[in-house]
Amino acid sequence: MSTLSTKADDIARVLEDEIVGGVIAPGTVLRQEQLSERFEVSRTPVREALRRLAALGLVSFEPNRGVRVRSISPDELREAHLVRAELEALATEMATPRMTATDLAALDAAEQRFSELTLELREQARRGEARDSSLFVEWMQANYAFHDVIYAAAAMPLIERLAKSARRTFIGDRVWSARAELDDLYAKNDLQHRAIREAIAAGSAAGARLLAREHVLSSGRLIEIVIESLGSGGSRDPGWAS
Amino acid sequence: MSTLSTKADDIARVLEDEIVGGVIAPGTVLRQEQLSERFEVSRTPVREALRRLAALGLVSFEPNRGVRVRSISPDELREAHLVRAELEALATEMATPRMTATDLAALDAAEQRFSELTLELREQARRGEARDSSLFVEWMQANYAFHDVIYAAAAMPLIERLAKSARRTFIGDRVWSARAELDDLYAKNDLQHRAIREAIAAGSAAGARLLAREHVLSSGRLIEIVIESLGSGGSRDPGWAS
DNA sequence: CCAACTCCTTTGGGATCCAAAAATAGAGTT
DNA sequence: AACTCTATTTTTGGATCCCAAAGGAGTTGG
Repeated sequence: MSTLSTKADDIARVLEDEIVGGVIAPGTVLRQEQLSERFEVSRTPVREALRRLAALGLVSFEPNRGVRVRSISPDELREAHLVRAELEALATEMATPRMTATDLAALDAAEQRFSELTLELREQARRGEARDSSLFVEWMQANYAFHDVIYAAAAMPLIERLAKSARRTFIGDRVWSARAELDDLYAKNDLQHRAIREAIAAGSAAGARLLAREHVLSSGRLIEIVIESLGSGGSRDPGWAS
Repeated sequence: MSTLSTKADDIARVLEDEIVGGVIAPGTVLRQEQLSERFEVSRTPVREALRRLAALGLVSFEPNRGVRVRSISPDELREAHLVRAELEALATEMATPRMTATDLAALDAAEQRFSELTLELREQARRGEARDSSLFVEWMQANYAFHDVIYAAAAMPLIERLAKSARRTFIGDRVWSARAELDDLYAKNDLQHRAIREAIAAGSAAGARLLAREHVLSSGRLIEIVIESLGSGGSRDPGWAS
């Protein structure tokens, strides 16, 4: 076959994306036969892929009962943000003295795009429109893109791996209400990105570090609030079992 | 079979321990058939176990060529310590206000044991004896035990998982020279534990945090020096490939 | 309403088998 | 002897078939 990857790896990557991206909702049970049918392979590589996902913590194995997509409890979410705040702070600190002009330009572009999307999102919220989750996803990805530039410059693969694995969309098929009350939070997020960018440009590693930390923490609070306001909106899924 | 675990999981755990503990040297190629023979199972669960190890980063899959135990490059080692320093700092900060009297007693006991082993180690170095790697392993484990108390009190499972997965012994079958030049570094390590313990007892979260950070960083430097002095001592293994 | 006893689905795992890719050995050539 | 090119052996990735046992779900009897 292809010498670059095994089927198990391919399948794992696809499923990983789908889980992280919220295409597969938390709580879903993944049937081996079903997956092997979908990917047109036998159960063998499917199970290997599932093992991988389990090791990454995306899915939980319940012996003799199957695997189910893990959902994140509020506590886990909070902890994940605390961790990411520290890691991001470190990465940003290390990245600052290493940023080339090209890196800075890339950071700028990412910031620009994020800014635009933020504006759009706020606009939408102001108009009272809800449930355009695709815009939110785009916004989220633009956010990731900004941080990815920093990770790349930091040249710390371990941090990059950890931070990226912490990215979960928590969306599923839920409604992403672009509520007006969150307006200033969205705005704040954008401003923080700008501040980080400027601190990096100014060569202040310590400043960038602090800003990055605060940014992740406050964006964590934003997510928490959104989730919370979502929870009261009612969802028929079992919540965060296991 | 047992409803609590699958064979793949059992195998993965055993191998994980052996790799982390240095029983299986970095660079070793793991043959599927050989493993299935050893664990008296077929190749199927073995491969699932290997997938898990790969996802944990302990082993690298090279398609059609097999899996080999990853070895850590100096860069990776450095990064791992930087990361662990931040995580440990956070965990210690969070743990401080949550420490019960029981926790503190446990911390004390662990510190005590660590202190004794440190003394022994220094004694041995002073007498010029080398190559007692088992003592070093014990010392290392006592060190882990100390930190484990803190993790437990912090109640942050994610951090605990990450930090524990960063524990690699780098020993293999190499000689752990208890060199006299390292004497003050060993001593420093012990003193730092004591300082952390006291900061926690005093309820100073910020102080404990700083101390924990410094401790991990300086112990990282210790490891680096040991590794370095080991490298010049000559080792016939391929080094840190991949 | 609850317990026991079916039946069905799905999983964990073994056994065989095969194609393809690596590694290895063996030429044969210069 | 050094170098290529081919043939043979390992070993992996994967398919297929198989089976025991665990968990449910439904059914019946109390």
